[in-house]
Amino acid sequence: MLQQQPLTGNGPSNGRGLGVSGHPGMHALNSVHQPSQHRSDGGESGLEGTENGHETRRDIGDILQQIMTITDQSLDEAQAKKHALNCHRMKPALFSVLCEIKEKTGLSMRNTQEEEPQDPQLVRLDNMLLAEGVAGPEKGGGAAAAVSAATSSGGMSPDSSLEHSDYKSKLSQIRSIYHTELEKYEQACTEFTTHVMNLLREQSRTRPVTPREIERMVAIIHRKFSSIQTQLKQSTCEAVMILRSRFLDARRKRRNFSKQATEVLNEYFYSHLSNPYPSEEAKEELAKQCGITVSQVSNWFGNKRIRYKKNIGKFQEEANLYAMKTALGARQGDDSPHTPNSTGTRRRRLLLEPWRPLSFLHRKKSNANGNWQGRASPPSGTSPRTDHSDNSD
DNA sequence: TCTAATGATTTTTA
DNA sequence: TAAAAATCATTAGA
Repeated sequence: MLQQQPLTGNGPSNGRGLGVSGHPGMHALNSVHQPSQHRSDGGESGLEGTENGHETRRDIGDILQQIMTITDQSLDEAQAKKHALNCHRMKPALFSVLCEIKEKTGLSMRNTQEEEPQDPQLVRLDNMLLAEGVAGPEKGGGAAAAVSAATSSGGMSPDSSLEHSDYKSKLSQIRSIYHTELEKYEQACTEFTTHVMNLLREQSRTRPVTPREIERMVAIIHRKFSSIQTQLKQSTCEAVMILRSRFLDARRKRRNFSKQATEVLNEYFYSHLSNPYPSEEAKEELAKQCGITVSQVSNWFGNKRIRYKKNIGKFQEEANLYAMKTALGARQGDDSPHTPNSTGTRRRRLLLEPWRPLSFLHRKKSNANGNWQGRASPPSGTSPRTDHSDNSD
């Protein structure tokens, strides 16, 4: 991504030996303009004691002085001074030393903050978007998952293909928005990074900016942009969740049962009015006959019991109607005990005895208010076809 | 548009 | 834990 190119003609000093100010890097400074390190006088070591050395030291002193005072000058003056310094023969060496000093002081402290572990929340969001089919290859996995979930919970009607395609189109809408936004962020991030890099490279001409520093800056920018991306991912996840909940919320997709199914259920209910609690087997049988799920049968009976109990009078007519039907069916059943019903499956043999609307009131299981508060479950194994005990009491 | 009916869900109860 | 009870959300008919 970022190439480690030396910003100046000289690389950093090798850091060996102590020079002026005790900094190892100054050795480089000394050596640059003193190709010959012979000390013919054999007196003071290093630069001191030589004419050349004195000159160089004055040079460095001058440069440092100029740098120190550059901020006190006017812009024009500083600009001119900057140019002069840039062209100074000592500039590359001085620059590398300053870079080194900077690296070894303030910047080295930041090293510990780098290499943050991957944000677990971001990982979670990524996984979710992938599972929902928003991120990654487009294949409608999320939609399929939602559909299968709905089907397994008994909330999907067979004519759900329309809703399914609706869900898919909405999901792909979310997907396209997500990808557009993501692309925008990535582009902005790249543009901004390039801009900052260019700026720093430009600045490196006048102040000590190392390639490593630029790299760090790039990492900081990427972190900032990635937090924006996290927000985008989060809001996308929320949108998918809302879409999913709407799609899966069966209450919004409620369809009335067919007339035939309601009849089958009512027949069972009124012919078992004394104990309208179908067993699991009975529920399965009813579910099969009605083309609904077992849980829907349970719901139906739950609703029916409570609504019947709350307003017996209102259901009187309906109850009488089914009692007639039951009686009629039973009479026919005398000739042929297992006459196939209208759905083509065999109907249970119904009872001859006329229906007694409030018979359950006199049962032990029920209380005086006419409810089935005893909550006696029907004996296990009873089914619409096998339970003949009801209506006879 | 209003309202009763109805299927589903949630909370409470025994 | 299943059923009762309360509630929600939608459908269908006037």
